[in-house]
Amino acid sequence: MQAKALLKEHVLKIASLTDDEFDYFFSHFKPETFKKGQSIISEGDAVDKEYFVIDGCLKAFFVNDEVKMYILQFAMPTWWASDYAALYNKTKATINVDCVSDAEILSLSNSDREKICSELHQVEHFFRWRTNRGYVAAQKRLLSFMNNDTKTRYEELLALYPALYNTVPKHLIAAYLGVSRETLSRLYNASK
Amino acid sequence: MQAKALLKEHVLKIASLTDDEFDYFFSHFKPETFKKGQSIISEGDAVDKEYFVIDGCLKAFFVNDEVKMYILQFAMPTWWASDYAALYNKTKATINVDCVSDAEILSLSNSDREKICSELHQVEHFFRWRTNRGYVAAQKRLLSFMNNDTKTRYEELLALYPALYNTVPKHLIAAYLGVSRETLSRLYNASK
DNA sequence: TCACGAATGTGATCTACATCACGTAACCAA
DNA sequence: TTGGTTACGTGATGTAGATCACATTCGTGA
Repeated sequence: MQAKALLKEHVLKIASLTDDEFDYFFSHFKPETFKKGQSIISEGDAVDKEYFVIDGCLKAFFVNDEVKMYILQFAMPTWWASDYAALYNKTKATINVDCVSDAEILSLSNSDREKICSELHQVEHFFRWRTNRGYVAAQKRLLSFMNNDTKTRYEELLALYPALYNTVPKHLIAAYLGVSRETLSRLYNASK
Repeated sequence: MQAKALLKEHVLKIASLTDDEFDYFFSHFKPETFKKGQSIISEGDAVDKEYFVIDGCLKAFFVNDEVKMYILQFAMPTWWASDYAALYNKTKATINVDCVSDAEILSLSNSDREKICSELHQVEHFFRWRTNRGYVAAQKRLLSFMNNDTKTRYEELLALYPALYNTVPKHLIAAYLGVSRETLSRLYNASK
């Protein structure tokens, strides 16, 4: 699907915008393409954009001690990604974003988002809704972390992102679940 | 401080509202008081309000198997609490909210929030900002869960809620950290 | 098409934390 | 005051998952 059509469908589910208003909204987005493995945000960068995924898959992750990687979120088409802590607080990135596969995305700068949010009430409404969903999802994941064992979380992940199962390397799935790749391997080989 | 003044100070940091607009905004809130231990939202309830804490302390928590309790959030003055998943999706509560201490709060119904958000752009702006903060905090906590050991998370908690240290029972702190009360006890007795 | 690094599987240990069990101290309510 | 519930401390033991070590397979670029 065309980038514009995909974003339009996504936004109009929540916000009532005329065609002209949507066109104006859309004019602030910039299409970008990235290759598999390419980095979009690196730790230490100044962050001034967020990204809407049209095609492909991104991952937002944190790296500890230059060694262990923890994936906060996979971003599939119609999902948004950035280092929001850095974006909103205007601090340097502590989170990395890069491409699990070749990706086609739309970028939106922080200042443009704030501008169109203040210009169009419905756009602000849309972004409130979007962040709400993220908040609820993050809380749910937090609970799952505290409450469920790794196997259950593995099954939840496959339910949430069925497309991931055969698309992304297992060690990334382990990094999302917060377990070692060895444990993950034993887990799904044992459960057969 | 008066409830109205506290809310006003909190909101005006983000939103530009005239006195009349704030008065109108405030007219949708309803003051309520609760006793220590009293329940505000119970699992299975229909949820139609969120709560702004004026005084005291609430906890939002999940109970598994009628046995283990996990605390999602403590809510101190100027913090908000509810079961947001239930509130936004209009489903039954899966999360409980109750009072760690006697509490004075302001309640706001879901429909009133949506109404004033659509009536006053600045109010919508405020709630977008508020949820953003919650989202970023939830992500940060998620990362801390994956990355840090219990001792580090214990120290983070004390930094985040210094007032909690001597106010709330240790087993609630354990429930926030996601460890058993025994482990927590050994932990801070060992580190002396 | 070959080769080399990345991804994956699997065994052997090690460890943080859960769980069970029990004792003591603090806090209300009659 | 007293009796009972709730909070807290601490030992003994069990276990999920980390870590280390190495073998195997896969994928991608020259």
